[in-house]
Amino acid sequence: MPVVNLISSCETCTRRWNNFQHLTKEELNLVNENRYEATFKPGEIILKQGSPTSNALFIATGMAKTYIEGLNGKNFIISIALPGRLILGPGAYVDSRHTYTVAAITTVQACFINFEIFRQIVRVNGAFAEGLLEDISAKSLGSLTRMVNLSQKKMHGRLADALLYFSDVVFKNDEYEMILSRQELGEMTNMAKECVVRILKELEDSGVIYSDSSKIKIIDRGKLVQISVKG
Amino acid sequence: MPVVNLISSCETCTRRWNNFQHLTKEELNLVNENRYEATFKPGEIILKQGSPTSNALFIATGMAKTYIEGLNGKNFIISIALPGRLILGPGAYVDSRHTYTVAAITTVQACFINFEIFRQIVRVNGAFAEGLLEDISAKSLGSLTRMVNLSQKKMHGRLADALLYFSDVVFKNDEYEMILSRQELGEMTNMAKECVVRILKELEDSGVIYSDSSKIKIIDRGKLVQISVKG
DNA sequence: CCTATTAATTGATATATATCAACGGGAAAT
DNA sequence: ATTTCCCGTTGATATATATCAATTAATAGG
Repeated sequence: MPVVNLISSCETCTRRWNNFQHLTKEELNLVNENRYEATFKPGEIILKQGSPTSNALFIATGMAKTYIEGLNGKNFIISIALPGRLILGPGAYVDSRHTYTVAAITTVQACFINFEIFRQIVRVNGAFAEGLLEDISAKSLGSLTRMVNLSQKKMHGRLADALLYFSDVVFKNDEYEMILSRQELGEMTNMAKECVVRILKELEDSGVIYSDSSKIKIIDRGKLVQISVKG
Repeated sequence: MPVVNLISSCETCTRRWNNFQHLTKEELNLVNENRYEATFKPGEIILKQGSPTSNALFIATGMAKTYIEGLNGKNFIISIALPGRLILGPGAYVDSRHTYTVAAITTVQACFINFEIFRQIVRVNGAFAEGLLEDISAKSLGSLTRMVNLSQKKMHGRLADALLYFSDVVFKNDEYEMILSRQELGEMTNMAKECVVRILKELEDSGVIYSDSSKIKIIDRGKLVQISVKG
C-alpha cells in the first residue's frame, strides 16, 4: 500500500510551524521534499527517548504526551504536544538523541522532517535560526519556571497549575475533557495518583472546579489562580 | 577615574567563550568595541532578574551564583557561573528580561557584551548561531534533567548530585572549598538547611566524604555516585 | 581585641506526601 | 453475557522532610 500524504505540501499547510514563514520558496520546497507523514493510534510511541534525532516532529492533528522516562521506571510528563508546534528536544543540538518520549494520546497524524535538512537551513537562514532560538528559549524558560514551581509549591498549587495549563494552553476553554489519567496527572505534577484524586475532590468540594472522571470545568478561576500562585 | 579594561581585547582573551572562534575578525572587533568590564565584590548583584537583557555576561575571573527569586522570597540556585561560559538566560529571546539574578560569590571581574550586537551577529553568522543553539540546548537539557532529579530523587541523592557538580564541573577536583552556605546548598537541592547539615554529617559518618564547615573532600566517589543514581 | 551578627548545629516535633490495602465500576476481550 | 483487568476511589498508615527552638561556632564591624 502506498503511503498517502494527507497534507499536500508545506506551502498550503494550515497547521505549519509559524517559523516556516521565514523560509524562502526554495527552502520550503526542500523541507517539503524531505518530510513524511504517519498516523499513530492512541498509546503508540511516536518518538522514543534516547533514539537518534533523525527528524524533527510536528503534529498535524491530535494530541500526544511528551515525557521523560526517569528513575525506577517513573515517568515525568513534560507537556502535551499540539498541532503547529515544533517538537524537538534540546538533545538534538547536544547529543543527537531524543530527550523525551512522545506518545499519542488520541489518534495522531504526525509529520516528520529530516533533521539534517532542518539544521542546514538553520545555518544559512538567520531569521529562521532566530525563530528556532526563540522557540528553544521559550521552552527552556518554561522548564526553569516549572522547576521552581515544582520545588516551591505544595500539591494544591502544582495541581492548580496543571489544570490551568490544560485550560489556557491545551484546550483554550474553561471546560475540557481530561485526557490524562489520574496517574498521568500525577506524573505531570509530581504527585501520587491517590493525592491527585483527593485534591481534585477538595477543589470540587470547595466550589473551585467541577470534576467527573473525564471532565473538568473551572468554576471559580480567580480562586484557582490564587491557589496556583499561593503555592 | 577612567574605566580601565583589564582585558585588552577579545582577540587575545584567554578566557573567551569557545563560540567566538566562529567569528570573523570584523565581527570579533565589533564585539570588542561593544563590551565593557566591571569588578564586583562578594555578595554584589551583577545582573538582576527581571531587568532588560541589554547585555550578555561573561566572567573573566571569579565565581558567581545564578538564582531565580521564587515564591515567598525563596531563592532557587540554578548554577555556579564560571569563566569562559556564556551567561544569558532564556528570557533574552522570549521577553527580553533576565531570567535569573547573578550575584558574585568571590570578587568577580565581569565582561558585558551589548546584546543587540550579539544578536545581530547571530543573525548573519550561521556557525555562531549554531554554537549559541548548542549552548542554549545544553542548558535546557540540563534543566530538564535537573527537574526530573529534583522530583524523583530523595534528599541524599539530590545532595550527592550537588557535591558531584562542584567536584566535576566547578572545581574539577575531589577536594574543594564549599563556597555556598548550608542555606544556599539547600536552595540548590530543594532542602531545608538543617537537612543539608544532617545529611552531610551522615555522609561523613559513613566515610563517603570528609566535611568541615568550609571544605569538602570526596573520599568514596563510587559510593557517592551510587547514592546519586539510586536517588 | 571585643562585641554584634550571622551561620552551623542539634534535638524535638509537626506536616506534607507517599504507600499500602481494599473495593467498586467500567471498558475491553472472550 | 461473563470474565478480566485497569482505573478511580477511599481510609489507614508509614515516611520523608520541614519547621521550631535552643545552643554553639564563626565572622565582621567597631
